[in-house]
Amino acid sequence: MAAVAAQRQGKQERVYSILRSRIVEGACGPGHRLVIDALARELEVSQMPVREAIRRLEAEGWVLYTRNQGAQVAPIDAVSWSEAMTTMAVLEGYATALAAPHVSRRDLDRMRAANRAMEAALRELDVAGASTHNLAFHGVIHARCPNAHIRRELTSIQERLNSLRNTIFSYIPARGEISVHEHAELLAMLEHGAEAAAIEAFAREHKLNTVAAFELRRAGAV
Amino acid sequence: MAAVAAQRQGKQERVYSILRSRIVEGACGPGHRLVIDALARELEVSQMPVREAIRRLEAEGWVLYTRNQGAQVAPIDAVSWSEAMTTMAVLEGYATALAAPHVSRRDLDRMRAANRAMEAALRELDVAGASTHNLAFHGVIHARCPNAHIRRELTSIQERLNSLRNTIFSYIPARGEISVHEHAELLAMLEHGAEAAAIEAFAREHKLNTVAAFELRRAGAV
DNA sequence: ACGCCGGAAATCCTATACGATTTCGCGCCG
DNA sequence: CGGCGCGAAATCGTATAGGATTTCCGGCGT
Repeated sequence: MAAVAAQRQGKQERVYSILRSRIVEGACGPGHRLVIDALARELEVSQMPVREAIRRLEAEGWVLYTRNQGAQVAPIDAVSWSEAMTTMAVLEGYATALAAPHVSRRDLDRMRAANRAMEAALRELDVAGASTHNLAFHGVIHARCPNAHIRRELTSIQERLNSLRNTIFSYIPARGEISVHEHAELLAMLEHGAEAAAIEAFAREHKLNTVAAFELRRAGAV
Repeated sequence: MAAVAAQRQGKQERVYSILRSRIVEGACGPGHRLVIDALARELEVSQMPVREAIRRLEAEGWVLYTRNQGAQVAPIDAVSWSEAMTTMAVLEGYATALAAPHVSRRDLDRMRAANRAMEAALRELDVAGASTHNLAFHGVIHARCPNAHIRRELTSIQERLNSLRNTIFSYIPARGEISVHEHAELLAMLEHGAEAAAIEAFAREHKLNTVAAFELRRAGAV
């Protein structure tokens, strides 16, 4: 839990972290109402820090807010997940192409390690671990993207998606192994200095494939 | 001024609208401090609505906030403009390709009208008008993008860029005419049902060209 | 039995007050 | 004359209180 971190940072920060982690970790499901008074009593602060924390969560899309009615945890349905993931595919594709020239040999090593770790986790059916290593793999590239604005957008979308990543990954188990192979291929492209357009197309497809697999599985499940 | 609109919407909304329009219209330049007490007295409300309005502006990136120090209008330098514009190019390219099949004949008419109006405005050296019609042109496409997440991202970035659009347009005057031609070409592609990839590439380049022109001009001006 | 209405409870919104933190200027010392 | 420390002013952060709005439930009429 990262909820303990905020101490010399004001109550509002503390409340924000707590509520955020609760939402991300799924402690309170979609539609759950966030009542200011109740939270204030529970967290032993006044209503205002809670209020501001909730407004921040609203601005970042974690909760829906209605005037004179309060906030409730934003429902993340399958459609909005696909849409966010698609957006990410487009941006990450471009970001990967931009980052390619700035990826060092050390970076490649880190990515290879992450990919191996992901493969190992998959063999042990450790979905959460695999997901973490997957994030680490792409995180290396993100960090090398020279466009700060895209970096921010990527992390923002990523955080929102994270609240469901374990669910998704276990929903389409076969996708994990394919991802590992695609990662390897991407590594090769980066190492051999492939064309930017090719890198972008591949990185984009890599993520779009996940979306497609998810939607296929979902259509079948209905 | 859209500042009058908020009446039965709570003071906090009203304050938010006022401050936002001030920033967007450049009434208070970058670095300008937003002092809560002063604004509260000026707008005849207590400090709390002002406080929340400022936090909202912070979450949306309009102001920078430092704890125990207050907020100041976020400076929008040339680099961050280019970065945001580049992000927009990537997203809008994809959005245009996605929207293509959903663009009706009436939509095409609207776009043609907007492009003609833009051309006319340019002939009269009406930079602001040309910029507005340019927005209208792309707005038609945005509205037809089936991915709601991308639509939100686009409008969000667009709003941020708008605070400088007049400045930029007058900074690279020759770009306007070229834009009109590119718009016409894009219209042709949409009308003849060009491939998605081609549409995306062209729409992206259309915006990236603007970035390139701006950076070229800037490099020359230094 | 069903729908409408009024009041009470819950919750949110705003105002005011006070404590905490930072910043700036003044005086002091080297 | 310049650097340093201290104190006051400015500003922010949090708490508490009361007014406003919404929601919910029980009673009444049809």
